[in-house]
Amino acid sequence: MSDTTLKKISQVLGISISTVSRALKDHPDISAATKKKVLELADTLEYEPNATAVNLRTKKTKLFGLMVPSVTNMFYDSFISAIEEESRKTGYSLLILQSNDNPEAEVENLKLCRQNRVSGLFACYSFETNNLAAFDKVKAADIPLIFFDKVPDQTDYNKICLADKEAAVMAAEALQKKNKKNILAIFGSRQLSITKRRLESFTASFDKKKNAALHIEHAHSTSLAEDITLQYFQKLDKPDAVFCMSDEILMGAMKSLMRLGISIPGDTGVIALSDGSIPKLYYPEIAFVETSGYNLGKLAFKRMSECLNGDKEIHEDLVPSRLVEGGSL
Amino acid sequence: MSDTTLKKISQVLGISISTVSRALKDHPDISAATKKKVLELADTLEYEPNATAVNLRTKKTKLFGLMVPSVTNMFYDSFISAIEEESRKTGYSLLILQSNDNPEAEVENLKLCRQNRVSGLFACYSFETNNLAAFDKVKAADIPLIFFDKVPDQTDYNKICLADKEAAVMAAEALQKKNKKNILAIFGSRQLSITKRRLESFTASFDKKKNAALHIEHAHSTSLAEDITLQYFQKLDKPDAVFCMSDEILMGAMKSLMRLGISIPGDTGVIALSDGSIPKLYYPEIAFVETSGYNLGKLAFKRMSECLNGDKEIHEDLVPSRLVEGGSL
DNA sequence: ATTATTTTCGCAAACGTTTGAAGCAAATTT
DNA sequence: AAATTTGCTTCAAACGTTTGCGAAAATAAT
Repeated sequence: MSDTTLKKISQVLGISISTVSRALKDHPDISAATKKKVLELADTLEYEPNATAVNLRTKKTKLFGLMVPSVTNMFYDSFISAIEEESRKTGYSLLILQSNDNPEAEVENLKLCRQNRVSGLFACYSFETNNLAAFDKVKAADIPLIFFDKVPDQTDYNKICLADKEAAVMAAEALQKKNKKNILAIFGSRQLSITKRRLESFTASFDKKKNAALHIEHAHSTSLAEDITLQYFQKLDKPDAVFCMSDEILMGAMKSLMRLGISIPGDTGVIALSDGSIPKLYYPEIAFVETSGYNLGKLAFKRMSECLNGDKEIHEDLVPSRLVEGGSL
Repeated sequence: MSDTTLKKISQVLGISISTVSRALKDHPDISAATKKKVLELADTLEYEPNATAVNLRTKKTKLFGLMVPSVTNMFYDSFISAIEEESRKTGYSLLILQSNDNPEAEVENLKLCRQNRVSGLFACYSFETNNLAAFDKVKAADIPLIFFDKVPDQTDYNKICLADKEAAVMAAEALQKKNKKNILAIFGSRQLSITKRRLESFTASFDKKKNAALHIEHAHSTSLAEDITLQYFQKLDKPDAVFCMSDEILMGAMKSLMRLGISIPGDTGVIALSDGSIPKLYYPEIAFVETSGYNLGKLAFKRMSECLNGDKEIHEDLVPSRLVEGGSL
């Protein structure tokens, strides 16, 4: 039974509850003899401290909230994975919440976080929401809030982002180094700030003198990326390289390339921004600039720890990228 | 501030705590007038009930534990996603735990579940653990336990599994219908019961008279599946079909097929057991027998609800499969 | 006007911990 | 021998709710 409480132990042993409590946490006040007795009984009775009682008494919970748009997304998975690892190390548990890019679910989730008195919250900024009020409520409740990946523009929030600009530049440079002249570049939804950043620095870093043709397209879904790619490679003047801003886009593009029997890197080169799991599915493996959800998670957690230690400053941190060659360029 | 409590509201309004509590939950004892007052003040003070206090008092938590080997796995993701959706609908939250196939992390996680007094636990049986003692502890604590996907052999646990046998048979029949005669069939780790079930019914359902050659192989990882496939397709007598027991295996097999330029379905057919996300990456899309983590999750949650409603019976439920044609056979 | 009934509310205990302060022996110092 | 210290233990309050029960006030029935 898990209905073993301090009280029960104390009654069996004929000592007070407080003594039991202190004995269990190895308090110096308690004699070795009683400590031993208590520990042993607690063991045989399979005592487990009641977390809710502890939380209530100490006004702290060893609990983090973590809200993602969707859990069925490799990027967020690896983020979650990183947070979970670190959380467990430090004795915290994770409350996972999905917003499904749905504003109502989002405020519902945030309410849950407040009710559960989470010690901190990692959240993604669902772009359908231009309503930060619900987030401000958690801030007002003194819950450290860290936005990751998709973050609001406002400056008064902690943010951990991928080094989008840097990554886009690395991809652009890799393409130029290979002397690509006719590039299909597929980006995500226009309204995402992440798209804007990547798009800007990508285009900007092309050397005008080398006048490569850049075909900029936007796809908000895998299948749209597939269509776009199909279209471009059915033309006579086929691109000699494809740049994909994300895994979702890469998946679509690759499907069309496979369909048309385009050989990589013979007929065309491919490079993507990705965390790597998708690029490694293909042969040759697709070159990618790593945008690691895992590293993002590690950094976010680090920032959270600092916040928990009383750091009230507002930071915006970036996770560095690196180019992973894959034989596709 | 989230430090608004019933007490505070009661003081401001000059009424008792219990009245406030009852007013907030629309108790018939309370007059409409005071209800209105209370509701309004609670609103402006942004009152949120303290979940830990509620839990302590009611001895219930609106919290489920969910332990998976790893969160970076599309199958488990869709499972998690399903559970999360249903949980939120019913006002529950989700504690996510990763075991990483590590027995120590597993017992640690189970302890966390007990300490947090979760109302129920969904768990995967990490095959490295032949130690069910930790699970028995949560059962002893009267926490409904539902194993999913990988489950122990013992009969005294609730289990929700994929209809492995059925699925394997469907795949075998699909292969025979296409008259495949030289089949490479790659299965997962031998020690997994899931492998045993799939392997048995797969082989058994082949019609002996048609004497198709079956090459049974085992791969516990993607890269091993890749190697095996490479090996078989470098022979003169190439298989005319590949069967992959899981997504991990499919990914490896496909990589080698791409590498060798084997055309699908021209040179060889491919079929897999999968939840579908991976097969849809390729062109043509790979035929698969659906083993949906999402449906598994929905069913597991249904079972959990029953348990919570006092159903003490032990069930073993199966999620039905269906064949999804994909142009790869 | 008295009793009975309903409506509305408050008291107080309980859930299982933690923790400052106080109690009380025995041991040590003056 | 009195005073102080030390070592161990207990008391009691508090965290924020929920809830059975009783009480007062308002309404209805006699």
